[in-house]
Amino acid sequence: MTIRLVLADDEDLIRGALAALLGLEDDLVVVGEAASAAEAVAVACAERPDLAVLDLEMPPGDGLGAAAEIHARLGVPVVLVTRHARPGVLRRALAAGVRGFVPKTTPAARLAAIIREVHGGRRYVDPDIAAAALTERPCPLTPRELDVVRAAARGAPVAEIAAAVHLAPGTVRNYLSAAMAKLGAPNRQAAARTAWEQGWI
Amino acid sequence: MTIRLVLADDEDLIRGALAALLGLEDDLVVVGEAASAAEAVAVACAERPDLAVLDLEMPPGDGLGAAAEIHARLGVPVVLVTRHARPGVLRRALAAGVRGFVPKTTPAARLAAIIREVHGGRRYVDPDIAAAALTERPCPLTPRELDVVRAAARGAPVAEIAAAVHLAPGTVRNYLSAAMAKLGAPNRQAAARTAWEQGWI
DNA sequence: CGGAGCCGATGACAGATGTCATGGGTTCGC
DNA sequence: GCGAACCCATGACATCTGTCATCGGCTCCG
Repeated sequence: MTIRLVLADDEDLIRGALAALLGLEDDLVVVGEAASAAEAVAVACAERPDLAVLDLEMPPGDGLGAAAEIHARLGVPVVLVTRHARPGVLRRALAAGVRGFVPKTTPAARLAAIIREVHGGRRYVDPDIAAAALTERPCPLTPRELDVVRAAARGAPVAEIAAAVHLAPGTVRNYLSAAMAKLGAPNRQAAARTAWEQGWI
Repeated sequence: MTIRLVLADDEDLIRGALAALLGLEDDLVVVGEAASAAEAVAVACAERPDLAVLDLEMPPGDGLGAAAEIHARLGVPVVLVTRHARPGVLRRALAAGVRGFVPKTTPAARLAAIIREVHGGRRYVDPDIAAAALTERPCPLTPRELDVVRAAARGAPVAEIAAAVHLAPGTVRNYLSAAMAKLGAPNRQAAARTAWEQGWI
């Protein structure tokens, strides 16, 4: 009884290495590979695997949408692999139906076991991130504040942010000010950094 | 005739996957693994491998120092693997004696061949990065300007930067202004981003 | 209904930031 | 010796940013 896998990661070297790692297991076989979120969905539809292993960071866009789509349309369980394991992202991943959440700090030897567990109907979530997600304060920012902070993340001036979010410059500064106060950040860069680290943006 | 390798990457999953990938080759054997730059040097000294494969991004510090040390002290050729292949970093890597420079966008199947080439005394440099490095403008920033831009990269206020670099606040602003003018950046965040993307900081 | 919270905006103000001119110090190469 | 380039600093100025008070409109809940 082999488990048929689809594997997606935008970095060829990593994807190939993971394929080699999983190929060492007698009961795992990689039947399809993809280098982007869109391609991952297409390959999954074509191959109808028993399980999909997706990297979360696959520009453009993230693997979360692909994970949700693969789970919703095909009923295929998804294991997400991520470099930056942020609490908020775990929350959204679980909401999207993801069955496994594995940071890249996980020992390589455990990945196959995790895949078997998820294939067997169980879930796997990295204990550290789970703890962080359970103890975290919920995001204190309003949707609009999140928009503005997101737009401010690249260090753009207020006028640019205002244009991007279709708001008056003064309103943007108000939202930024509110977000900085809520996050205890001295400036918008720090606020954006904090929000990102928590997985809120 | 097998090639004995030491492999270093801070992410366990990636390191293990790369080990699996390389282990598929009959003539390659991974004799030591490390999860940090310092550990990489120690393991290399203990194992005296034929070649070392190091990830460039290994906080704290980067793999460049470890690569230079392994090359200088042991005469072991080093292949650097990196996620963000920036022209300036390639320049510094070659100056440090690195023999192979491989971005993670390289197809996995080629890594073994690259290792054999480097072990055979040749060099390997990713063609795209090499082209970028050859056509790039040289860094226009003075050493002091680089210091200040580096300190400004995290979005710290001027006073903090001044304290970190032991300069008067006004001087910091002058350096930042000069750097922004040279890089064509509208503010210091953009300047820091540009400098980073070019591999100058 | 009334309050609370979010949304969008304005105006005023202090402080931070970016620009410019200018100065004196050093080192280096011609 | 002289100019060029870098280093460090100051002062003045315009702009940007962050804070605060205040406004009206909206929705949702008790």
